[in-house]
Amino acid sequence: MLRLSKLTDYAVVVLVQLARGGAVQTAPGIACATAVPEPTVAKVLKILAATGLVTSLRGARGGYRLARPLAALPVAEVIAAVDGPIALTACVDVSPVACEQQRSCPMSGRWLRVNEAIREALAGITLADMVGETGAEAARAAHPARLPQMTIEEAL
Amino acid sequence: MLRLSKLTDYAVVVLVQLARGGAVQTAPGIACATAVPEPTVAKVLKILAATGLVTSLRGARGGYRLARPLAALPVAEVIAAVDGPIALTACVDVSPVACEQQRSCPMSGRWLRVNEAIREALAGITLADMVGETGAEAARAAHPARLPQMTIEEAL
DNA sequence: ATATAAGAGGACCGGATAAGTCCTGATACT
DNA sequence: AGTATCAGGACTTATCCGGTCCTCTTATAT
Ligand code: SF4
Ligand code: SF4
Repeated sequence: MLRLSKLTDYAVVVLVQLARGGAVQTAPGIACATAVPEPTVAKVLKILAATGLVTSLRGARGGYRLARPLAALPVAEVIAAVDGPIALTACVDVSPVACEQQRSCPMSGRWLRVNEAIREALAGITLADMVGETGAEAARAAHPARLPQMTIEEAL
Repeated sequence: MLRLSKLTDYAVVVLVQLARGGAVQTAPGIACATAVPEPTVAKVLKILAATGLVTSLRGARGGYRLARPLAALPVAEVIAAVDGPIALTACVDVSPVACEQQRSCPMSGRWLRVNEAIREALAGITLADMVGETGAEAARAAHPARLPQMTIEEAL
């Protein structure tokens, strides 16, 4: 259903909790603050740390800290960090495994534009936009072309 | 990876083939024209017919025909037809199955904006935009705000 | 120095979901 | 009548994701 993975969803929740808690927080702490199972939180944090979205402090009194403020963290990056690069179809992906029909497919490469459109939409919304009301204007400012001309919203 | 299902991908391929072939075409015919396995093509066509994107003619000399020109067929509709409504997270979906953390989740409902952004991006691109060069301008016209301000394209 | 608290980095299993195949009917042309 | 074609499922298989756990390293505190 064009749904993003639960891990990604959790990643956002964790990041926001990390922001509102401030300072350094441990994985179990975040888990109990967000109602997300602790092992899963740990997993998410490790992924985020590996891609540099959060910084980790090891040892006693350790934990995690945001590497960047939420306002400088577009959703696209979180998704890319957890789920891998955004690639709607196989022929858009950079990975070696290409699509079977690559040859003799009239659509090969045609998805690029759609992919970019989504990537840009996702790059224009930061986590800060998602949490507060202040984000409403920010999102609108990033997309001034949100004119109600296309009314194909009944898309089932 | 925020990838759409293969069936959806095939659906687009089939629809385009249906357009360029013109007139009425049978499932096996489309299959051999697109290098997509025939049973799969049949399945896709049935789904598309059920949602009204193509019209079917039964009996001998029957087949499928486009219900609408490609120019009036946004990608969003194809995706919605095959994969179901676009719902990035569980709490955006209209289905009864809600997310576990719905309560006590600070993000509940916050995905709506992101979801809409994607839906609109997808609604603004028609299949006609994807196939021809003529589509390039059409897509650009639909999104005049594609200014290169956000340079977070290194999203892995 | 030792004990302890925390993350790093995998390996692992089970369940969900999608992909692909096939079968049995209904329908309309010839 | 006969045949070509779609309709609508049921079914099987493959793949991927979610979730759990184990062991090792690192750093603080006593
Ligand atoms: S080559 Fe064609 S069938 Fe393969 S992923 Fe690209 S668009 Fe889809
Ligand atoms: S944002 Fe929160 S409520 Fe919505 S699906 Fe994710 S965890 Fe569930």
